[in-house]
Amino acid sequence: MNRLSTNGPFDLAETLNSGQVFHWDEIDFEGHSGFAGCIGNSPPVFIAQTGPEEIVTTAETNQQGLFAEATLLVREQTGSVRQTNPVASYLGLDLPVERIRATFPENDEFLKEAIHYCPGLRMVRQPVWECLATFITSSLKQVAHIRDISLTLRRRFGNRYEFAGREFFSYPTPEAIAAAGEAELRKCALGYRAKSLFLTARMLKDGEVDLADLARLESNREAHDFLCRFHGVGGKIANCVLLFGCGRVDAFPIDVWIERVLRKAYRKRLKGPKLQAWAEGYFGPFAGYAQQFLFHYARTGKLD
DNA sequence: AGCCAGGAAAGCG
DNA sequence: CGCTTTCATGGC
Repeated sequence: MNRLSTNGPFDLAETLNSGQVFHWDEIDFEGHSGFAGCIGNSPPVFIAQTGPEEIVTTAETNQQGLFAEATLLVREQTGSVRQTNPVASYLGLDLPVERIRATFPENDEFLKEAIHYCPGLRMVRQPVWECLATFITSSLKQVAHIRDISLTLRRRFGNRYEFAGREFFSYPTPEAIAAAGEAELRKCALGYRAKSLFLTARMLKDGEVDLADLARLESNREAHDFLCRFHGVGGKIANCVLLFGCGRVDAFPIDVWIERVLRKAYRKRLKGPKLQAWAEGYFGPFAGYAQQFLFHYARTGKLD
């Protein structure tokens, strides 16, 4: 088992259960209580928290052929592959937590409260495709149901693995989703989202669009517009993908919870693009990180 | 039973 | 353009 420092306060369980990812299973493994799941198409890994700033994982650092997706992601974002553990990259352990918090607006007592509620919350960095696909299936759904949909799609169209006496499934590739067809996807309780997921998968399978191009786009605006070309992707989901999949921590998704927070705690009556613009300006270069504290606090803590 | 859920596309005026 | 309706499904 590989021992990793988390580089600041970290809470594994809250991070994996804060609505950024929807497929990690709590299991016991080699005397540790932790989480197991797939990252991209690689075999499942196990992660457990062993201290306030320490985790252990079965994932090995920078091993050739392991976690091609995670390695590619790091290369795209940093221009080089550092000696990094794919799990550390996935969990955003390289983000400078203290420096990020220093950029948040001063005298914002509500945000301070939200951070104090769960200081170990991090932004994950998922493989872009599974992030995009999962959030396409998330529209107008509750977190628990998004989880169900993810599992159903994985079971039916993903790769099956065995680990610790259980079975795990990778997220199906665009090819697998496209091959399944819209009708089969509908049987996974997707409803009207089946069409969007199918069309998006087909565009990628046909090479009409390449998600690897996303990392090369300089501005958030360009990347945002790039994602909005997919059926079923509007402003909110595009921002989720930028934030949870592309490591663009300035992206600020506004969902019903965040809108509620901005209305109640910040007394903002603005709507749509105006509210979006205000939030991005107010919370600053790491607005997305602030958003995650607010979202988690509002959803699991006490709002109003 | 009725309402709401991490919205977006299509259809209006 | 900006506003309204429609789209499936499950949980409470």
